[in-house]
Amino acid sequence: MPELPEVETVRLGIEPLAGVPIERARVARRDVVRDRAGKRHGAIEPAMLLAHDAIARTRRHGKQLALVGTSGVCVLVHLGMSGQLLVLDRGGRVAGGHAHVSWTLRDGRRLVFRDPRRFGGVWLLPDEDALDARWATLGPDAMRVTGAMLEASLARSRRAVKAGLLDQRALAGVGNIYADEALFDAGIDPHRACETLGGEEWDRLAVGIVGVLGDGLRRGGATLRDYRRPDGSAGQGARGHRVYGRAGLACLRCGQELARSEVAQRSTVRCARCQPALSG
DNA sequence: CGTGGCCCCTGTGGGC
DNA sequence: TGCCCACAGGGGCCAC
Repeated sequence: MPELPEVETVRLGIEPLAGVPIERARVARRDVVRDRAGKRHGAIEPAMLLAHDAIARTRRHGKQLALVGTSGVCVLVHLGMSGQLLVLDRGGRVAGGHAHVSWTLRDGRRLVFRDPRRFGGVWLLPDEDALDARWATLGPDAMRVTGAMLEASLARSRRAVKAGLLDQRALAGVGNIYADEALFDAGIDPHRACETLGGEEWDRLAVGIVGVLGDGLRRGGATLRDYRRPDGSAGQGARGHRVYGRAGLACLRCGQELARSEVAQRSTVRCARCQPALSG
C-alpha cells in the first residue's frame, strides 16, 4: 500500500535520527536483506548495515527510501505492500511481530523494519554511486513529473495508460491507489492505450498525479490496512480518495455509479461518465 | 524489446 | 459463533 506520499511521510519521520550514532544493527530474518546484486543470504557485514555509523541523511526516489550513512554506505528500503519503518523510544516494543531488521541508536531509540508479508526488503549498497545507478533504472519521481516527461516515456506504448503509470521504470512512485485517483482527476479512462493520449491529456494527467500525491502527502499518507507512520499512528489519506475503494458508490463529481474493472491484474475504479472511453 | 500473466506472502473481512 | 476463502497489491520473473 505504501506509495510515494506514504514513503515520503516515513522519510520525514526518520530524518530526526540523522546524526545519532548507531550502536548496533540486528537482522532477525536474513532473507529480507539483499546485497547489491539482489542476492539474499549473503554474509552481512555489520558496517553495511550502518553499525557504528550514523544516518547522514535520507533520500527518496519514487517508493524507495535510502538511509545514507556518514561513511557513504546506503541502506535502501522498499516497504512493498506491508512494510513499515518504526521509530521506537527506549524500551518500546513492536506489536505483532515480523520485526526483521532493527537498529539501536546510542540514545536508546530503535529503528525497526517490520514487514509481515515480506514483499518489501532492505538492500545494502556500498556507496551513493550504487544507489544512483539503481535509481537511474527508475522513471522520474512522480512528485515532479510533467506532461512532457510522461509523454516521452509512455506515448508510444500500447499498454493501458494505468498500466503505464504503474510501471516504475516509466514513472516512479505511483501505485494502484493514486493511479486511479490521478486518472479520475484528469478525466481519463484507465483502459485507454497510452498511444491514444494527446499532449494536452498527458499534461492533465501530470497535473493530476502531482495533485493527488501532494494531497496524500499533506494528509500524512493513506490509512488503509497496514500503513503506519514511523510513530505508529495511522495516516488520514483514505478520506481524500475519490474513486479508490468506492466502487458501486456515487461519483463525487457527477453522481454516476463508479465502476470496478481490472487493469494489469489490479483492481480499478473509475467513473465511466467523467472518464469516457474513446468513442468509435 | 514490449507486454501480459503468474506468483511471492500474510492479515483481514465478508459470507455462510 | 466460527470457519473458510477471496482479496489486498508492489514488483520480480518468465513466456510469448
